[in-house]
Amino acid sequence: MTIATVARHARVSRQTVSNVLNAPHIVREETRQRVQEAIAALGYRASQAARQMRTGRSRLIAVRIEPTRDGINGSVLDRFLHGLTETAEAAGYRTMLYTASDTAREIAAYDDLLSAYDLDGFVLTGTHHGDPRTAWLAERGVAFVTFGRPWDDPEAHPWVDVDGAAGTGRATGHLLARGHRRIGFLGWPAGSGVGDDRRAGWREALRAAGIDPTGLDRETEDGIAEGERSMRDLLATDAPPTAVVCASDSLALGALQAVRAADPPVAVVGFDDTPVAAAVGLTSVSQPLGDAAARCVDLLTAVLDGDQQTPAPVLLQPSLVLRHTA
Amino acid sequence: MTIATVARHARVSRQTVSNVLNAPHIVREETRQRVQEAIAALGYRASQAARQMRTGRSRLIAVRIEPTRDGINGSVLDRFLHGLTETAEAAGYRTMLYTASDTAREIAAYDDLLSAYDLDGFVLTGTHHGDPRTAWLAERGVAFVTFGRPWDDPEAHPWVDVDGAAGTGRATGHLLARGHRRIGFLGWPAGSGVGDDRRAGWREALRAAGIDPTGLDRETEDGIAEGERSMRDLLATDAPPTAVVCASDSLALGALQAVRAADPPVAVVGFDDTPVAAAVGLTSVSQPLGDAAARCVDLLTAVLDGDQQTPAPVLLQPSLVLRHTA
DNA sequence: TTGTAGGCGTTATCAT
DNA sequence: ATGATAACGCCTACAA
Repeated sequence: MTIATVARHARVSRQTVSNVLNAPHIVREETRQRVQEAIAALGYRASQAARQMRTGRSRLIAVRIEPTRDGINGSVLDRFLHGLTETAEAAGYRTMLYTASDTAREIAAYDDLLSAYDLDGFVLTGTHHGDPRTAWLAERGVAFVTFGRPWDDPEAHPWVDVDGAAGTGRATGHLLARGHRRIGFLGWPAGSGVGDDRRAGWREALRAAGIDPTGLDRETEDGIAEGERSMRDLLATDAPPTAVVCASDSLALGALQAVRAADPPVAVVGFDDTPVAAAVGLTSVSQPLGDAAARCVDLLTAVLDGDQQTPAPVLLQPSLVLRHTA
Repeated sequence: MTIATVARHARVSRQTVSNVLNAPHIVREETRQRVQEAIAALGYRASQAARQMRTGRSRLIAVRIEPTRDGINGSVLDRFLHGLTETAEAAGYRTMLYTASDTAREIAAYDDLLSAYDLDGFVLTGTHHGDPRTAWLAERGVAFVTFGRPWDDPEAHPWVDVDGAAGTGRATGHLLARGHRRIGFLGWPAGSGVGDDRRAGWREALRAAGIDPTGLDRETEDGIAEGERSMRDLLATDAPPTAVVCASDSLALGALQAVRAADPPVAVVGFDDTPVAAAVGLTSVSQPLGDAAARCVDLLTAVLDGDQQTPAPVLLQPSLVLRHTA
C-alpha cells in the first residue's frame, strides 16, 4: 500500500495526501478529514525509506551500547537506554544501537551510520577532556548531544548532565546532620571531570561546615578491592573518619567490607544507586537517568527540528536514597 | 556521492558498480579491482534507503528494551543487547530498539516497525505459554527468533535458550559432591516454563542421587524479601536443608539473609550471575549471554538469507560460578 | 561482461 | 486548495 492507494480511496491526488501528512494546515479541513479517514481505514503508514530518500532525513538516532565494564556500574546504561528509546518514540524517532571498542572505531561507526543510514543524530555518553568524537561530529555539522558535560568548554555543544558535586555535597550534608565531623571521601585519581566534580562536592560541603578536609580522602581506581584497601588505609590514620562518601557503589561496597566489624559503625554512602546498592542496603546518590535520557532527546530534537541552533544545557539534580548504611 | 560518482571515477557504468557490490563474481577481475579502488578512494557507501526501496529489505533487526524490573535481573539484558548488536554488525545488520508496556502495544509496535521501517526481523526475549506475539509474527511470515523456548511446541519457530535444568542440576551436583544431602530449592510458582525447568533440574539431580525431594522446596514470587521468608520457612521444618539452590539471585540474596547466623553455614546458590552475585560473593549459575545473543543473530540471518526455512534450535549450557557461599 | 531503461514511494516545484 | 511532473539512489530486466 502506497500513498497512491490512499489518494484513490479519498479521491484526491497523491500530493494532497502528502500535504495532509506533512503540512496539514495548507489542506482544506473537509479534504483533510476525508484523507485522514482513508489513512485510518487502510492502516496506511508512510515508507520511511522513500521519505528518507526524498528528504535526506531518517528519523533515526544512534547510541552506543558499551560492553558492561565492571558489572555494577554497567546497569545504569540499561535504564538510560530505556528512557531514551521511550522518549524518542514519542518524538517520532527510532533508536539505533552500535558498538565500538575504541574511539577510532567509534568514529568509523559514525561515518558508516551517517553515509549508509543517514542518521539524524547521536547521543554520546561519558565524554572526557578533549574528546575527539565531539570534534569530529561538530566539524561535519552532525547533530549530537552528550550525556556528560564537555569539561573543556561548557558552550561547545548541547549536553545533559547530573550535578555530581551536588550529589556528594548532599551526602556529606546528610552525614553532618547526623553528627559526623570526620567524613572521608573515596574517589578516583584527579583528572577525570566526573571524579573531580564528585570530590569537589564533598570538599566544599566540609569546608562550608568549617571542617578541614585535608587527609580525609584517598585516590584510587574504581573497584571493590580498591575501595576496601583505601578504606583500611583511611581507618589506620591517627584520626580515622566516622563516615565516608564514595565516588561509586563499587568503592562503597569495598569500604563496607573494610568497616564491617567497626564499632561504632562507620557510615558509608555510595554513588549511582545501582541494583547492588539496593540489594545490600547501601545508602547511595541516585541519578535521574530516565529524566536525563528524556532531556537528551529533547535537546537533540530541538536541534534537528531547527528550533534553535544550540539549546541550553541541562544540569539535573541527583537525590540521596537512604538505606541502612548511613 | 552516488553510485554514478563511483562509475565515472572507475570509467564503467553504474550497473557494473552495482554488480561489484551485489554480485562480484560476474564482474571481470580487472574491472572489479578498478571499481573497488574507486569505492575506497571515494569512501563510497551505498545508501540503505535507496537499496531498501528497491529490494524491500532494510537490514535492520529490532529488539525490545524492557524497563528494568527488579534491578537485579535487569542487568542481564545489557549483556545480551551488547552481544546482539556486535554480532549483528558483523553480519551486516543494525539493531533497532523499541519499547512496549504490554503485549498489545508490542504487537502495535511490530506493525509500525514493519510498515514504516520495513524491519527484516525481530528478536524476542522471555516467551511464555501461548505467547500471542509469536503467533502474530508467524501469521504474517515475519522472520523472528526467540531467546527462550516456545514451551508449547519446540518446533514452532527458531529459538535459542539456556538449559536451566542443567544449571540447577549442576548446582545441585556440586552441593552433593560437597557432602550435602538435604538440599532445598527456592523457586517460582508452577506454570512458568523457565521456573518449572529450573525446579526440575534440581529435583532430578536429587532423585538421581537417591534423595527424595519432597518437602524440600518452596514456591514464591521473585524478590529478596520473598526469598528470605521462604528460606526461614524451610529452616523451620523438622529436617531443615543444609544447602539451597535458588531460581534467581534475588531469591538467593534473601536466602542468604535468612541463613546469616546459621552454624554450620547453609550453602546458597543463585541463578543468573548478576553483578549483585559477584559483589556479595554469591555462587551462581551463569548464562552465556554473549553466545546466546550471537546464536540469535545466526538463526535470524539464516532465515533472512534464505539458507533454510527453520534452522535448528540452540540450547546452550550454563556454568556454575563458584564464590564464597557454596 | 557491460550498458540502457524503468520504477520502487515519497516530496518539492510549479502550474492550475 | 489541489494536481501534474520530476527527482532522490539504487537494483533488476533486458539488450548489446
